[in-house]
Amino acid sequence: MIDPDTPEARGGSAAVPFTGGGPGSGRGALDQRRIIEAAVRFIDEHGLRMLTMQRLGAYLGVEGMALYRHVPGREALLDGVVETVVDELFGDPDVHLEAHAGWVDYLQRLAHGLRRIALAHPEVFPLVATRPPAAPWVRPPLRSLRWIESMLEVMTEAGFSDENAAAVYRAFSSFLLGYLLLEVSGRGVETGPVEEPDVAATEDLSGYPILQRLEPHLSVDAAAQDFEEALEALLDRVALLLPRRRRPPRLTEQK
Amino acid sequence: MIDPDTPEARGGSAAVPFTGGGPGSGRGALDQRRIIEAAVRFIDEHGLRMLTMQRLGAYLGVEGMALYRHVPGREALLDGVVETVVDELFGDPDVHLEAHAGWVDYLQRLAHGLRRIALAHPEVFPLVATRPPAAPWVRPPLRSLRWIESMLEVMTEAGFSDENAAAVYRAFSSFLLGYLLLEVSGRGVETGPVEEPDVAATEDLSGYPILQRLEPHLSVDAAAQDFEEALEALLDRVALLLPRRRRPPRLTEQK
DNA sequence: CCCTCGTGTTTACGCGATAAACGACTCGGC
DNA sequence: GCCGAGTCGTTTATCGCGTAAACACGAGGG
Repeated sequence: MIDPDTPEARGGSAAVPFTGGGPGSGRGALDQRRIIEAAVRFIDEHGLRMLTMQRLGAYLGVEGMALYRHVPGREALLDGVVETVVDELFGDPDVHLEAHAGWVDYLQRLAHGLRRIALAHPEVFPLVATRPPAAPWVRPPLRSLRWIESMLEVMTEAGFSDENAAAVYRAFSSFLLGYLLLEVSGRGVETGPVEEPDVAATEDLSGYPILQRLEPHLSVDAAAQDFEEALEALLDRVALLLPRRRRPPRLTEQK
Repeated sequence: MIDPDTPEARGGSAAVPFTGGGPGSGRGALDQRRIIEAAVRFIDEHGLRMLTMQRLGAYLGVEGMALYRHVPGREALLDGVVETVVDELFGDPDVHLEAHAGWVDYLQRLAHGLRRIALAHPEVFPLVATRPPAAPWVRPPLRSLRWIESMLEVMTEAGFSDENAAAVYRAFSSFLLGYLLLEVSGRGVETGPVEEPDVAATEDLSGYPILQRLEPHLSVDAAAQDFEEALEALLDRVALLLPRRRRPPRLTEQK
């Protein structure tokens, strides 16, 4: 009984012809792109909780360990997933963040585009919203420096001061990410675990001049202040639902 | 070799005198309350990711499996954690949701109270905000029926129609949970995994008459609509940061 | 004194991530 | 043509997790 075991199903492409309902049958070598895209589809279909290395392997017609040849580990894989999904927005013709008509239009497109992503990949979105961003000092963490830069550019060109542009960024991304995170998590989705801030990630900021310039404004922690303002705005908005007679006085001045 | 093993360190209270930095040394029988409170402290100190049954056991000076005598499982334990933390708000003298001066004051206290919880237990808060609520059809999911009932009561008494009260509930809890979830997750906290909706959980609604009455209004999925409104409100608010001259026209009518 | 119950402990299993060793195909140079 | 070095997928193994099941000890009632 020296080696009677499975003389077949070893090495090379001897493995299963196909394994799941997935795209496993379409063989062709693995590579990082392929794996990440499969992961996105897998998460969309089965949810983040079901994503394990072995299951993803099977989904690709391969043993789980094979994936480690192409991605450093599960966390890195998820980073790739986030990036892939985020990049969808840039390819979206409906958004085309360049060809906009004014900042209001721009922000609306951005918001709707992001919401479309959230609804298209609800199981992935929590990762997008909560994973530590490339530049950890930007708070809240829109995950793409390109987005941030683009948005800041539009806002400053529209006449917002640096400080106000940063404030708008904070208010807007807080609202957007918070709202969508909650909307998605209300649809039976679970928000996934996250790795640690990964300190050494102070990425290369060349190529993002505005972001660099606004760093001092962006890295302030104005959470308390922003919270108060957003809350007051909300309360004022709520008050409009009452008949004029019973309405309390506004909390925010109109200048 | 029938039973020569460890004649000591068995059964009863033979176990470690103390095991972690935790309250392990304070012996006294386990019970559900004790375990849950320890879990809250443990999560506050070490983060949700570090909470495992064995570690929590060690923290209490006991083997992990001992916990299963008092708690049906990990998920149930987390439910208990959420409930405990949520209940802190009701004991909070600063909030005292009963003795308020008008609905604006009420909502402000509620918001600040909830934010205080979020900041006091940042590692726990994601559970509070994303765990399936007791009444799964209420969307978004404030985790405490008492809160919801209390809020709806205040709003309807203040003169809001049923429909508007529900709309306020949605807007308010969306804002609050979304904002805080994001704020907390930006502070290096990870949002935890969640179990499935757990279908059979259609809880007993007697005792929550208003909630019952507003069920039709609360269970509508107005996410898209609410999103648009909140977005427009935000954009209007942003516009106020510009000098009057460059300001675009308002998106929302002022009635 | 023994039986039984309550409570904590041990053992055991399945599954997850992942390190390490393995085996088979694939070339570039000779 | 052959060979030695990648390259890539597979196996095996380790460790930690949640939890079921069997176990052991102390207390209390016959």
